[in-house]
Amino acid sequence: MFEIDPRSATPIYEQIIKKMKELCIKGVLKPGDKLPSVREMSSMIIANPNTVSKAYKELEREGLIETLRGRGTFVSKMVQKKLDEEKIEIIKEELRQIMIDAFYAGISFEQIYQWMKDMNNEFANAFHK
Amino acid sequence: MFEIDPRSATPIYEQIIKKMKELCIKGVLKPGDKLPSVREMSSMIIANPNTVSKAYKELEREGLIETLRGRGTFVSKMVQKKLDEEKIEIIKEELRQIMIDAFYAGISFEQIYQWMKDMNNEFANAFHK
Amino acid sequence: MFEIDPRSATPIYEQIIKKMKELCIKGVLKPGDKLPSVREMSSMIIANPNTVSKAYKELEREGLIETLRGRGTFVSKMVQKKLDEEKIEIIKEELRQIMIDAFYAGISFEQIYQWMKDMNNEFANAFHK
Amino acid sequence: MFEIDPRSATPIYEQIIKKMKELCIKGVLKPGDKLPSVREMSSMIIANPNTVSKAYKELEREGLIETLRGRGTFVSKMVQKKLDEEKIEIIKEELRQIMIDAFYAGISFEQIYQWMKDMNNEFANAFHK
DNA sequence: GTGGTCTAGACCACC
DNA sequence: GTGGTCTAGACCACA
Repeated sequence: MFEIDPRSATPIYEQIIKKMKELCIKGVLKPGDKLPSVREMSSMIIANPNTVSKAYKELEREGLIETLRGRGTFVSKMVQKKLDEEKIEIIKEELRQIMIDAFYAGISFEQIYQWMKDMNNEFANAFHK
Repeated sequence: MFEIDPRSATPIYEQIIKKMKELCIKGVLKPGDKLPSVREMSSMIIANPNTVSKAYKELEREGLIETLRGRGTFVSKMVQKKLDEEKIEIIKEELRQIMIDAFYAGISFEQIYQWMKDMNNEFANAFHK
Repeated sequence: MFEIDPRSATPIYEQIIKKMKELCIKGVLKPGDKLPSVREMSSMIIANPNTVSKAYKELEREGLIETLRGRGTFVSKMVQKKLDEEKIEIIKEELRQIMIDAFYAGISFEQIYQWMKDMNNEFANAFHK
Repeated sequence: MFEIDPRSATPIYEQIIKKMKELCIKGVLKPGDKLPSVREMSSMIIANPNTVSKAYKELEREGLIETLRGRGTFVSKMVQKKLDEEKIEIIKEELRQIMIDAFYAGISFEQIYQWMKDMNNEFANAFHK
């Protein structure tokens, strides 16, 4: 399904969240699709079940997935996209840091813009609606 | 000089690093400028000298500043800017995450691009050279 | 595991780094081996956990070890061994100083060469490959 | 005469000592030669007179130079070369560290040996007597 | 005055 | 359990 890097500085549960979001945005995972159970997932990516559970709980809290008692976990149909001012400020601040890091890494403005366009394509042009 | 948020999830020493980079890229701090001493800075931002020291050490490792024994710490000339493939991949991956988060926060592609242009201006058009 | 001299002029954290490198090069520590935890090591060598942590961090930065979140620290596979020009110059300069000091200490050229060969044997002929 | 690097991790006074020893061993400075005064030297290499003084004192303690009251400082005629067991052990230990660092930097055994021979030539074959 | 090292002890996130 | 961060306070070498 995807791979996680236990050596990475970002926590494993966060890596799972990110990967799941990516799969959803790319359309690999569609609304209504059933996710692997916590146990299945934990053996697939070689992680502690508690860690997977934590990721699923957070994804559920964010509304991306839903748990149906006894049936399993599914990709949620409702894509909320609430405009949370606080969240937007955080993202803007993160973007600022990326720009600064990119400058020090010698990356050009155009390169970043190109990457963004590529990613938008990759995401099936999820933006622009 | 700048402010630190001790409640933030990002460690104080990282906040210092980010702020310093920003001051440098904006031209507020110029090559050769003397930084506040570890003790001065620690009292300015109300943090432990060790925490400031950790930030300074990391900035030195990255080549942004240099310390002259017994004299203090100074903004370096930054001759490097070597293209580190690994670093570039990390930045690209971070950008990807930003894009994903932005999508879920309901931010438009154009909005992100506008922010990028604004930041480039703010950074005295450090890019493009 | 090894001993540290708290009276030595070389910092404890550097002594740890050196000893660990030596254990690795001698084959006592093999890739994948788990290192003592920071707390274990600190009680073993009677030093502060922070000091051990500093040594581990530096070893990780150099790529000799890697930490798996919440699981511990392990000897890494060491795929790198990239030829860093700057690093090589530093080593050459250090060698020059050794030669000068050896001359003033009355040590012969042959003696140094013999020591080098002995060490190479001790290191399981790590060189020459 | 020579240059010192205020950014280096090795103290300035030690850098001076090393450079002086190197000049002596290379034959640039010969027994009886007059050294620049502390003030001259400090302005030449842009360092604090106290720092130069500290270096001169240490060199005098080691017997490499001599101060004649009111006349100045001169390269000493007596090259002692006392076989100090403790000093020899220290040098051997330093050599061991160099070998370890060289291994991790990917430098070959032959390369080190070649450097040693080159340096010996540079030192006017000071060794081999 | 400067930064570098170390200790003791605390709290936290992650697994 | 693991390592990561932070504080308070100490001592030292260097310039």
